[in-house]
Amino acid sequence: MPPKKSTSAPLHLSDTALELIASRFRALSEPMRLRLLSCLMPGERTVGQLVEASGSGQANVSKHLAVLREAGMIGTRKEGPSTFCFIADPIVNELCDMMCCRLREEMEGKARALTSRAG
Amino acid sequence: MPPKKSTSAPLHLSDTALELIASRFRALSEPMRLRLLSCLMPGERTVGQLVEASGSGQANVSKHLAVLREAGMIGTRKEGPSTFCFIADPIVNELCDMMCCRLREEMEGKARALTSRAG
DNA sequence: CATTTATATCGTCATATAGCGATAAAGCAA
DNA sequence: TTGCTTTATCGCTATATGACGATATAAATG
Repeated sequence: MPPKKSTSAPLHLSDTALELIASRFRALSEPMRLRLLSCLMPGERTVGQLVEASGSGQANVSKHLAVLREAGMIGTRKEGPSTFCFIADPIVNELCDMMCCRLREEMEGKARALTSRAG
Repeated sequence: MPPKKSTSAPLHLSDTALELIASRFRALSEPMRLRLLSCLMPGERTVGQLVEASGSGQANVSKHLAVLREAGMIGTRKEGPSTFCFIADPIVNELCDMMCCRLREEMEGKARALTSRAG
């Protein structure tokens, strides 16, 4: 292994690896990007359709799509004047499903706590 | 590669839900927080131990731990003057493992592409 | 070539936050 | 009480980035 400099951490993950992992999670850390991914889950959509569905501006949607594309989470293909976007990494569905399930569990737990015996 | 059919449910998520999911991913979007979680994976650690292991300042570590605690990913317990931290949500391990595996696959793919015949 | 459509990029502003030093708060020892 | 340890919080600066408007690029159309 190259003389990879580690701060002093007894970790198996290098600084570079942590940066890469963090950047992937960062791509999923904005509601607008999650909304775009949600719109893409049933199948591919054009940028224009995403603009309409998301209710945001075209420039903003384009920039968020660029972030998702750089993170490797979506792919694009051009067809005539339009650009179709599609989820390119199945990890997106898994990650979001996991997070949704976990949140639902927590919400239901809190709801029970509130409805059962609200002090 | 053509777009892949999703097996996910046609989830239409509210703004509140998207915000919640995004905030969870945002907690994982910083290398320092991932490092702290990595330090906690073998077992609980005090804040001081995490400060030493992470190589960052005490104030910074404390703030990052607060973010992780608010996201429900770690828990804390006080023992004397020390605060012990531990991973409170098993989803952390799953998410990080998934992301690591995916990144390793991509890296190896790119490495092969570079070593095979770099024009 | 000019125009329309579809998308990307740029400039700017406002906000969020990472990192740092100083300090406060809480517990323990003498 | 004082002093030490441990952790949390405050104030600050620098940077990153989301949202928006304007503009640029590219393809299709007339």
